[in-house]
Amino acid sequence: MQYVSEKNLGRLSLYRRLLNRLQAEGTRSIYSHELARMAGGTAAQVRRDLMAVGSVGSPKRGYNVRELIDRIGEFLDAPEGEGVALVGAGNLGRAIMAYFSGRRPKLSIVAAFDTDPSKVNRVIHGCRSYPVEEMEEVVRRDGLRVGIITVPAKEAQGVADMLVAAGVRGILNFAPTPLRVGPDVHVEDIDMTMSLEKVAFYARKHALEREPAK
Amino acid sequence: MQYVSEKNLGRLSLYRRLLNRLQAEGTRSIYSHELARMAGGTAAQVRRDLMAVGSVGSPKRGYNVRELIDRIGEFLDAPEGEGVALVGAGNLGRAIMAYFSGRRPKLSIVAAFDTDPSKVNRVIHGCRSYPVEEMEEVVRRDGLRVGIITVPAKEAQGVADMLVAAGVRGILNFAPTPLRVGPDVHVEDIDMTMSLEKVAFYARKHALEREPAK
DNA sequence: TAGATTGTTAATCGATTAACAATC
DNA sequence: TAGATTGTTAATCGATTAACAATC
Repeated sequence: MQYVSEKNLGRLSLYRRLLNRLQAEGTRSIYSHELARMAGGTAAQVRRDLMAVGSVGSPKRGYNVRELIDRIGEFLDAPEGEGVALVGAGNLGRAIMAYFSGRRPKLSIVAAFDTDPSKVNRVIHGCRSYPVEEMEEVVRRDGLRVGIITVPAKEAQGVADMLVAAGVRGILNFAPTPLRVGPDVHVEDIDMTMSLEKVAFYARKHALEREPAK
Repeated sequence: MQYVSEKNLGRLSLYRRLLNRLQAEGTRSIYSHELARMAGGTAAQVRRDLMAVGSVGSPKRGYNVRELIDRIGEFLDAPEGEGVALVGAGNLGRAIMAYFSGRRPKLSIVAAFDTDPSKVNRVIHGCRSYPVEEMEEVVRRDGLRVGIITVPAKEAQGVADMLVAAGVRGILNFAPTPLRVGPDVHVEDIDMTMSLEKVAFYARKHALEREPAK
């Protein structure tokens, strides 16, 4: 299995989703250019990405959909499944719990934490919530290696430190602030404010180009 | 004003937020390496990014915080402000409305749309909600150029087409599917499933490296 | 002045794209 | 076979990093 970059990895995740839809529709095989068209990339890129997971296509029939799904799964998924801890059961946190609820059996949020007494010791979207004081204990007990942070920016670094101390090695960070973690922890940021500002910038640019009246 | 890449743009957005915090704390000036440390980048990169918005620093005092905030604002923001339309007032959509509510006066969600009769003609987190049938009319009337899509994957493309037809030129897409739009429309994807799968992959990798028992 | 930082150019790096022999 | 696609290498592209004269 060769080196796979972070961008490769993201695209593999996308391909799998597209392939799952195709399989549900009864499609058995697919060519690189077809998958590229669906994913919004080039055929060469798709071939290179698929090569990385050891897939085998044939010039005549392209790639077997089921086999591709299996290969990507072997590469991406933990065979035994992966439990996720979510910290911050506010509006965004609860929406994310709802979003991931039942979507992937091998990757599901199994515990939520909050400081607000009204939000803990309950079941939210099928997930048990605990006071933050119990975080280290629960994360250790359940062997959770993945965390999601949906607390305000000011609290995010402290939460990250607690998660890492409890054994978490990957964090999906929704707090609009950079996190400092060690080299053995991976952080993925989802910065909605940054994304919206970028979109607004380009929207304005496109609108101005359209009517070049000065 | 020189060329600014998409990554540059995102970092400028982050710098501004960090600078706003510094200003609130009373900091007047800052060196590139200090800002780099906060943002998680290199000093040279910060200098190059700031150069792009025409900032002027001095070897003695570094950059003036207030001036930087102004320059980045002139570059990123629409002077008259920008209204945003959100389509899909489900769990995620409402959480996003709450998230952006009052956060940026110049970039705020001013209208939400949904097909569910129980979710329309109301005020959610300070934002009026309408039935989708009124989307084109409202978007045109208010001159909205930015849209946020938080509907299920199957409906996303149709919603995108409607938004673009009504005049939207930038879309923040939370639906886990690629959108096809013309070259004069910018799409930014926030794919939470992809991000979580990437985090899980690296978390597993780090955990396995830690205990190389085979 | 001496020393640290800025603005800017050159060198490096990595990912994407193009190209093409091998294959069905 | 002829034709389209795959697997894989070489060329291109763009962003990051390093370097350094100019500046305070």
